[in-house]
Amino acid sequence: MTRKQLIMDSALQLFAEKGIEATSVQQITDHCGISKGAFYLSFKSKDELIYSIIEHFMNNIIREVDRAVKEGSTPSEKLHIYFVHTFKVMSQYTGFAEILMKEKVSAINETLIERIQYYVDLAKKSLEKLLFEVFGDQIEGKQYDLVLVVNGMVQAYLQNFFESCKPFDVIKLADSLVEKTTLLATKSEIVFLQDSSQLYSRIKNYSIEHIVEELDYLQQQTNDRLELESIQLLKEELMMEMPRPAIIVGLISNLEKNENFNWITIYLKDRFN
Amino acid sequence: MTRKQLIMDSALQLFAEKGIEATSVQQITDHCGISKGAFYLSFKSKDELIYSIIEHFMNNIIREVDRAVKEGSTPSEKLHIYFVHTFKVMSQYTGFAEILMKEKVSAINETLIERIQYYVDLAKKSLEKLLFEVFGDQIEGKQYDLVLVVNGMVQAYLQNFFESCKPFDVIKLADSLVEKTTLLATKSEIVFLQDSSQLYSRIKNYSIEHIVEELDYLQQQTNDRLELESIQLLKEELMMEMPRPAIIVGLISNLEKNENFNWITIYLKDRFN
DNA sequence: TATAATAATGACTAGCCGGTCACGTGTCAA
DNA sequence: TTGACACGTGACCGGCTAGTCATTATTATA
Repeated sequence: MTRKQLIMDSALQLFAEKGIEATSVQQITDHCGISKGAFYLSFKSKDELIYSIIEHFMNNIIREVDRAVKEGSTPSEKLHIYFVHTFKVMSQYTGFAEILMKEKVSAINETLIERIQYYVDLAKKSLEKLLFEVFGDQIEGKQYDLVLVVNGMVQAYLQNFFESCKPFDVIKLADSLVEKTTLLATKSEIVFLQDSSQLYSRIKNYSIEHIVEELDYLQQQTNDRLELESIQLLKEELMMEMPRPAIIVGLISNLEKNENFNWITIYLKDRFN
Repeated sequence: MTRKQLIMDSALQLFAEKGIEATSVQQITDHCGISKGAFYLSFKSKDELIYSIIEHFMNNIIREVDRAVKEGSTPSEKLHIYFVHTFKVMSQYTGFAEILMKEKVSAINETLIERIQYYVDLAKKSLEKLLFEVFGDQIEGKQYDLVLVVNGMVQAYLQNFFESCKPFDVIKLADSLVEKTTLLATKSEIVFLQDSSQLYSRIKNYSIEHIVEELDYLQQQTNDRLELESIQLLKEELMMEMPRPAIIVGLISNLEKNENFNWITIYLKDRFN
């Protein structure tokens, strides 16, 4: 295990126990038996550590649920898998999930919150797509309401899970959620959220300039030649008047192996696909 | 306005903006133009301030929704009122609601979290009672699931509200939630939460000794003769082998005017009624 | 083995925090 | 006018923090 991973592991554990703000860098370094100086050889600041943890786990969570869902053969099986794996992944990453539940927004740095929010929005997007696969056009117009409500139910059960700390019959919970979702999708008629902008607060706000800036930053994080070239070409393509989706999506696939790039690959894929 | 209220007002504002942990006592006193010393004439510590804010608003929120619901004539009207007033009260106490949403659990003192959790459980109890009024015995067995899910939906809409910061058509939202709740209450069959202890994490844990201790503490907070006597008698009654509910409920009504006593009056009323 | 290069250390800085307390300041009754 | 008293102040304390950097330890190279 690299020192970076070691630190992230220890930090995650302590953050989950006592909260991010309340855990000092000294405590983290004591916990993994290195010096304070060594910490700052791996991370520029405490914020960068938090940022890395968020990136790492958010990426994995979304990825793993997505991958599992893809393996379902029928749409309704996919919905079931979605619920099962959401809970499985969350209980696999207990430490991080606890931070997400407990810490929520608040104290921590504003840009970190934005990043979390952004991932939450991405997850909602995935759910929206899935719900259309399962229920088709009958949910047209009420999809935003549905996403919000289903997400809310999942959140509620997750919170309950982390408070009770007891083993969970995930299959039964998924059965129950599939039934509830189906009821709401097929029988409800009064819609509250009409507009996608009401549901997705952050996802649309990234300008091309912002993305290019982000790519500039990411370019400094890698030494891989293929990746460096891909980022360069991606920037050039994005700044053209009519970026060609095929090229963008193609270049993105060159970056998917490196998890540092994940959020931006997910974002660009969604935007140009 | 008393100095105490002045401080609580300023603090609430700053807490909502920047988070509880991130707001220093100095900033609070600067904001309301008093000295740091004066702060500690009103509150023993920063924690006591936070505690007071939680007590004050939690009490008011539960009370106001309860009062509004009682004025509904039919059960289904009551459900509608419940949703409407939950959102109205929350947007009336924007500052506090934001703290509740953002801060959630974490960083702050453990006993404060417990107290919030406790109020949340009380609110769930109220909702459970209401759902039985509306849907009768057909929800027997699935009431815990229902409470969790309905609560989750409300939470989700609240969060959405505080993120978007746009005006809300509360009536329409309530219509939508009544429909959704009705669907789930009447049509769902697969139940996940079977047991009340799975839903209410904290509410059952208060021993008589704990309550008597709390009353001892509260006794020092008042000078009113009726209140002092009532607390004394309440303590004696509670320590008897078979406390008589009628006497307890009667004594409680003597304490309801003073908001300091609220959480314990709500608790005892629920327990002995 | 000697030297250069790299990795790791922990004492240290500057700054913020909650909380205290000796010291004004203003207001009464004597 | 004097003294007693309560109210209010802000400099100060001890303790904590994130982050730095001169020093030391370790490894690689010649």
